[in-house]
Amino acid sequence: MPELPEVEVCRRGLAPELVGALIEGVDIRAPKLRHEIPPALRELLPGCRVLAVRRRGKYLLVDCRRDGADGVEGCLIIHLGMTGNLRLVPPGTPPARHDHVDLLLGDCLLRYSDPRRFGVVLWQPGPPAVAESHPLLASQGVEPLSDTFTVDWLFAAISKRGGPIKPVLMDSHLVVGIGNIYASESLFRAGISPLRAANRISRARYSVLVPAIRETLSDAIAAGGSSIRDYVHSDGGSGWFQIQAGVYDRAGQPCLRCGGVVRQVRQAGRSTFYCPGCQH
DNA sequence: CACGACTCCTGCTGGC
DNA sequence: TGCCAGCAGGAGTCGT
Repeated sequence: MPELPEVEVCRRGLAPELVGALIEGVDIRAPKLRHEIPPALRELLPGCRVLAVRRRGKYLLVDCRRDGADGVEGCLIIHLGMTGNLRLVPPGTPPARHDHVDLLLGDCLLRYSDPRRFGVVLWQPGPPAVAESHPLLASQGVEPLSDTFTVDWLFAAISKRGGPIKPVLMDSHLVVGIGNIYASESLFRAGISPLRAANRISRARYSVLVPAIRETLSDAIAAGGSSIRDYVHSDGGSGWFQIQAGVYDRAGQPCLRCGGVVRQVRQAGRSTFYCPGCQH
């Protein structure tokens, strides 16, 4: 389940292989994921070179340009949804059931696979700066690993939020990249109950939460970073790397910090895990 | 505006 | 052993 760290690791793994590469062909085998995959990609992408591989929230942005009279310029917007992944495989590797899109890069194939098809593959024409004006990206919130994500900012932004803190942290229009797993883990690290109303948490406690979020995400990136090469080049295996979860998916098991029992509740339709002993 | 419910989809798990 | 209900979840959209 890709959250910000997984997408960032994916980006770091792909960038060295993709930047400068010439796109020779495109194979689209699924008509739609969450949205229709633009059929025009078949004409637009061949002949383009990859200029950069960026990340905005959980979206990957692949800037492309084809020089010449018909100069094509645009950005491939990719979201991995719940179960998506991007891998580099040898050309000619037969596609499996959920391998929906291939980009032929000459000496390798960039393959997008997504069993549940919650992902996104879209195209935003124009120079790289324009990509972020795409409706899906324009409404994205603050990057939690950027300098903008400060205690003051979060404390102010959250002042109107009377609901429980955990779903608020997962609101990508506020802060991007914090999904269900890292929301639970960050709150555990900070010792804050996921049930507590966001605007009933003191500034002092946000000064603990902000670095807890940063560290949770950074640690996960570091954990994944050690296996980037294997990940990007692997053509098998299910998965995303794991962080050592303190509470996530540990309902009924002893809390690693206090020995209490980890509890599971539902918030906004999602499972939340926390330790009632450590988190208040 | 804030917030929860619903929705998309498929694969895995657990209960009988 | 097999079947099926239920769950998993990112995030847009809609209704309250």
